[in-house]
Amino acid sequence: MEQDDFSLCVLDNARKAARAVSRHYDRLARQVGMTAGQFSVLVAIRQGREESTGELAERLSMERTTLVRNIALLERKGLVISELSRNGRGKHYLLSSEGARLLAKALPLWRQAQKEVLGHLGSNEEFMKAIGALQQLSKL
Amino acid sequence: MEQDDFSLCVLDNARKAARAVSRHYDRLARQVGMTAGQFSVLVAIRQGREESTGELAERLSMERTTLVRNIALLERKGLVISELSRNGRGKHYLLSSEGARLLAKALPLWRQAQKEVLGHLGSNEEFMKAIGALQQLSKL
DNA sequence: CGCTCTTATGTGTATATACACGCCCTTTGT
DNA sequence: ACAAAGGGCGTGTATATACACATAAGAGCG
Repeated sequence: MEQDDFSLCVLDNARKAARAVSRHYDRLARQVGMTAGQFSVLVAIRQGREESTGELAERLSMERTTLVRNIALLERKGLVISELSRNGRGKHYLLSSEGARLLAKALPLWRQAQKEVLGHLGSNEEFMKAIGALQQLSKL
Repeated sequence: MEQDDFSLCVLDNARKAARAVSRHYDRLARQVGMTAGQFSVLVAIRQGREESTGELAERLSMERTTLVRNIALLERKGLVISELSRNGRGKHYLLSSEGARLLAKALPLWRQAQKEVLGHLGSNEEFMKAIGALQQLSKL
């Protein structure tokens, strides 16, 4: 009966995994002048219509104020446009044409990164097991 | 044959999981005035003897320069002491008595956090599956 | 109408992360 | 011995993350 086996520390393992995965995707995202996290936000904005900042943050499981700054950066780069919602409450976001163009350019790199992770994990089954585990942990 | 299913994006899922897990452990670590990441580094320093910064970073799967700043912070807080290695090459680190005391105070909180994650995942089997997946991804 | 309550957004501050770069000291080749 | 090479360390800069707090504006009520 092990006590305090830090190799089983969920924090350590989750952060190590996120660092490794982020470096992996970042290497490719850099080729089109963005970070992997920025790619994620652009994808989320393209998918969702008329979402407030809070709703978008919820969907990304991200702290709202973190998202505010990430999007502010994307606006400064001219990739995202914000609009006040008609009912006066809140803002929502959409891609600029430049943003859409850059996202299209990044998509093949994303597919490559996904494929490389799949190769690393060995099989589709392992891949899905990993995704499932990450999704469970995200709901903590 | 799905193309571009972003719910299967490893980056998104890994980062979401790390954010959720970090928030979980951070809430407890704050009770003793540290962050969860600082706890990890303290544990690593306590375990390893005579490790250079680079070796420690390697073991933590962390960028060396990231670790440099994390440890500098811990030194300013008086929790860690650095020493030049005798052979002139490199430094190594050890806990101050204050650091050891604080780490001891944090350990029960860590055990609680681990137990809560186990509860969330439902079973020991699920827990080990998640750890295994994270460790695989860390080796990317 | 004005007061309060709720909801939504943004800022201050601290920490974490990593790439590019520079510095210093040791080792090695001649 | 000295110059070149390499390893190890820290800094400059940019981004990411989140808690505490501040701000603003619609909604409901007397």
